[in-house]
Amino acid sequence: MTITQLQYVLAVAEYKNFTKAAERVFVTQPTLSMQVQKLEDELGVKIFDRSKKPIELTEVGQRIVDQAKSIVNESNRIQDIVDQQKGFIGGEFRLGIIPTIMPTLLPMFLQTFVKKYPKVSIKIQELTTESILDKLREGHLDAAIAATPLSHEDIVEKPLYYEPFVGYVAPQHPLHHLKEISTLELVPDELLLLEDGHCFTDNILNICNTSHLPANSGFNLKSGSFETLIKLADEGLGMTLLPYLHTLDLDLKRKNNLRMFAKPYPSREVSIIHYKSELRIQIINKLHEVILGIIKGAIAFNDVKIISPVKK
Amino acid sequence: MTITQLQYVLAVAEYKNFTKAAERVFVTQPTLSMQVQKLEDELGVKIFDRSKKPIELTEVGQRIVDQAKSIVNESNRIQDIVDQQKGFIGGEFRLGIIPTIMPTLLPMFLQTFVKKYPKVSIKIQELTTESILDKLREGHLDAAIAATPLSHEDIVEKPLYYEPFVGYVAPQHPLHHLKEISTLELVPDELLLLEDGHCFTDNILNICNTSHLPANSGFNLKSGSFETLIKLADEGLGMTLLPYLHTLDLDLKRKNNLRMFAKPYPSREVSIIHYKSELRIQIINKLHEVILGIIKGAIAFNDVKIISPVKK
DNA sequence: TTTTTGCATAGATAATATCTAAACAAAAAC
DNA sequence: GTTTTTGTTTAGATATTATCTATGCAAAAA
Repeated sequence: MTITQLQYVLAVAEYKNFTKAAERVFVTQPTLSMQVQKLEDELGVKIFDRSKKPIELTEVGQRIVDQAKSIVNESNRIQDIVDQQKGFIGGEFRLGIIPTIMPTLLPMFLQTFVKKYPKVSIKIQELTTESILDKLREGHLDAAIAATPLSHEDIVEKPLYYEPFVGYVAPQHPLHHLKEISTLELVPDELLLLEDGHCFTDNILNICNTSHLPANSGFNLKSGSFETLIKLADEGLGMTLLPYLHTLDLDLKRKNNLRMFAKPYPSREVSIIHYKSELRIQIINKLHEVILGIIKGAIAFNDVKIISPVKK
Repeated sequence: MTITQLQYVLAVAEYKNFTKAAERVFVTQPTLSMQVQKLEDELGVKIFDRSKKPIELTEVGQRIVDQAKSIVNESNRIQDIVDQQKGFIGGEFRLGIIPTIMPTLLPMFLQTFVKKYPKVSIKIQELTTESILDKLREGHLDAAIAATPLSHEDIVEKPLYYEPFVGYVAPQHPLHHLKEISTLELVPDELLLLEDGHCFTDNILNICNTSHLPANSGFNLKSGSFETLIKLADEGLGMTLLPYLHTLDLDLKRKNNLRMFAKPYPSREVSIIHYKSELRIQIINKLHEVILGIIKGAIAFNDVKIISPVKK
């Protein structure tokens, strides 16, 4: 049994297709086929049920794949150990960011980071929280930035900052005349929220002290971008909530529709998260450091009271 | 990087000697030498400092070895998974037992076990608790039977039974006239105990409510066998404590020197223990089952009140 | 010094991972 | 109901590499 064979098995398990898996691991399909067979022969069990289309894992196959993931993961950490010893911070680093954080946070730290660690080739993907979790577990991402807490026991969360929500209330809305809104005044069913999977939704719902999902009333809409939400609010379809950083580039007219919340400000926790295996942990830590530093700067520049960086 | 290379590294790390390590892994010394070098080249670091005699691990080397242990361990579990699937209970199984449990417990279950699982080739070693822990961690033992609790976080303990202690008090001893002894009457410094590493010692000391080791008074002796302790007690050098099962084969004259303790009986917990990785867990569970069954039988045969089997 | 111990190197050999080409099986398309 | 397509296995050739024996070499022990 070799680590290579296990990697081949993982590739097939993932793509459910020998040909595609072979491409992924940069060998020809017969090579991959033979190595998988060899491992199956050695163990004396079939890992894949090739009679099904697409290929399925057998019962043992699934357990072997789970174990193989662990082995391959642990193997990769050897290189990490060496890199750490050498003080080498480099290589490809895959970072996921949820859409509602991407446009505001990324421009703040990206340049600083690539300048400071030029050997790191950072690949950024905009992904929903759900697919971020999948990809972290599958090893397709090294880390991600998302709204937390997610409370997944295999995912480690390292908070970066707390970003308050600001209410966006169009003139025709009953709450428009208020100077400050209390969280208690919010009616979940009448809020315009982002679509599922952006995690922002769950976060708002927590604020409203509802553990249930909002009922499917005519007013409850879910959109993919804040721009849409704002326009819907302008049309009088309800109020919405915006993360503070997003309110900075609104035009003057719309800024008049913003309403702060009464203390304590409802806010979302934004964290850098990674799989518990701590693969590439040096780079993750450096990224954490850089972002924390940037956030501290951003506060001084904007409004000290709004974004609270995490104390170290 | 291959699993084989990691195994070679582990062998060298253990023996601190390429030649001996080569024997252990059944290859010639040059083969092992080259593979270790190859891995070092691939990683770009030296794992071993060959200038020292005997060879030493470098700083990274130590970390790599730790990681390699984890990888090799996880790799071995693949075969376990397959065996479990096939319902195959077999192969070499290495069990350690501490000296004070060996002579009484082993004859009770060994025959039943080998009869029930003929494909398991069980290799039993009498070892001190300390070396059992080392060997479980090093992977040189699959499981062991010892007095617990040991409270090592990487070792899992599965209790088998509770065996009470009986006092052995020679006629010239002040406590000889008592019918029952209270634990409070014991003076740790005047007890005759087994030598260190048999774990029995720690167990008795716990009973006496002393967390400190006994002072080195003239009376404090430590022996390796109960036979010696009994003879020393006969000579009037103090009293000793015997596990219940050991008192069964004493001659009549000596049985008169036995004194039960007042309730609650001081007792030792005897457990089957294994490394947290759960390697060969099927066989461990079967062994656990067999011993539990035997113990239940033994109670009926002897004295129901004395040995309490663990409730399932 | 001489001997011993112990790892590294060199060249030969056996094992094996990978490749290309072809066969084969089962869906999908016509 | 063929034909085409898709996708896997098998076969034979080739390149890689793990291992072996024999030897060299350095440091410690005698």
